[in-house]
Amino acid sequence: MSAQLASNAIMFDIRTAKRSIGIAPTQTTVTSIDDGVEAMEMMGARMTFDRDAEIFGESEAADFVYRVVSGAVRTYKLLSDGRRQIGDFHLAGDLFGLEAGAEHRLSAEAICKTEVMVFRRANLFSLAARTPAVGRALWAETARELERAQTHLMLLGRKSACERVASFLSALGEREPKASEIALPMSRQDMADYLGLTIETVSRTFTQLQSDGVISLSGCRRVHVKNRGALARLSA
Amino acid sequence: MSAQLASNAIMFDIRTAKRSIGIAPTQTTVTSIDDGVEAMEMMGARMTFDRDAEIFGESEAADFVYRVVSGAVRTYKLLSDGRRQIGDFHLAGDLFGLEAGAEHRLSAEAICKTEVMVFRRANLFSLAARTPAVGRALWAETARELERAQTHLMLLGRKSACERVASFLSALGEREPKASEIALPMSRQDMADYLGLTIETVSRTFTQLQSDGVISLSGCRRVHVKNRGALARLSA
DNA sequence: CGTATCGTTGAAATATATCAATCGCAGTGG
DNA sequence: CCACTGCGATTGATATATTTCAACGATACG
Repeated sequence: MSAQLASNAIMFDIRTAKRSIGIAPTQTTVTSIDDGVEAMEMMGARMTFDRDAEIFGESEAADFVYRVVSGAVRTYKLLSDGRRQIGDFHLAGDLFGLEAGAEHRLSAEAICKTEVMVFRRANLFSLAARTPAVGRALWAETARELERAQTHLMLLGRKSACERVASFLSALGEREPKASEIALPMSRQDMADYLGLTIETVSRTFTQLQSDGVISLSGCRRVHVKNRGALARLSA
Repeated sequence: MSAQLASNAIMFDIRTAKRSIGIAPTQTTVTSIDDGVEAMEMMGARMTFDRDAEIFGESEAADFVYRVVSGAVRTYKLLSDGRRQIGDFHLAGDLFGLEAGAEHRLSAEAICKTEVMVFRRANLFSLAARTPAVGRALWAETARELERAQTHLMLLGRKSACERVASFLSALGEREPKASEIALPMSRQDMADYLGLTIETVSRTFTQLQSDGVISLSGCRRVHVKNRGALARLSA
């Protein structure tokens, strides 16, 4: 694994630790020394992965849960002949690799140099067993993933190439509602494998959206959304 | 809602009630009178829905969880112009309509005359708050749904029409590993909207699989799998 | 037994894929 | 600093899988 284990995190406040795995800190309070110990165990180690480095593989033991600190991650499945379907992209702040079962059901790779925090699943589980709020937060996270997958199903099953690209850009744009400039950490191939298209079709669609005045490209990894409304309408 | 509320269930054993919502009965035991009361509340009312009757709609309050007793259910999303993507089919024994959040994110309809058991979500939640095993079972159920969705994404994004139909039949066939006869409760349109195809393509693929000797059709709702291996191979 | 709905088949249209060539930028070494 | 190199992106021409449009057939239902 082409990753380097960085120094352990230095935070000590349990609320910070819990926020760092996506659990609202107001929902739990420090009530005992055990919780303090738990907090230390919960705090993730930081790791960095190079571009295209594997973070975990499909059907590997899911002993860790990850949170993107910086960079971007793709999760995907492969068919035996190499066809790839990307399930989701995970950007800064996103959790990934959380499984209810013992094994990962998708593989995960860093899209670019990526820093993540790593949490022991066993610690989350034991914490959840004692703190109902934590258990519910884990469930809610899986439910969020499911919701995204269901939206993705609609995109793949029933939308045209143009609608897929527009939906994708719209969704990315909504992560920064103020900014109209979208940075694309992923390649055209990654987008194609996420959208169920080929690179050529993705590329052609970008240039068409550009000539229609909906977006403008400044280098292939930087999109300026000139007409957010049009993009939303094209998303169907 | 074209459904009739049947007489309340008559079971009283809490283990039966818990098994009926998909929680391994061995993991919990009756320890108090409260549990007994809980069991009564848990036990679902039986309801029947006519063909094409709506069970719940997208973004409706998710106050109930359902289990198919007999018949079949489709869950789906619609685009504003009427395009439909079916998320999943639920057959006898399957749970559906379970949400971590307050609202349903898909609509559900009976495919044929269908009997379901209905459970109050609030009861499940309060039980889960006290019984970690129940909470984990709910999470596991959502995780199962997510896993199915991820497989479905692969199908829609990267498989050919023939591979989609073969995958679909294979998966249905695996529900009855012994029997080689598959009953299709759903129409060609339902299959098309599940597989991201048109009815014509589904129909043509069926006839092609038949002329290739992989399946044989006895009436359009009954498929005899003549060559399970070939079907699996065609599923990619 | 008639009628409506669903499924099948055919022919033509089209969106997207495939194959192939060129472009352009980022990194590298002279 | 500039040319060289290589990979990713774009563009073009062509192929093709699937859709669309249309007619016909079968099946279930009243």
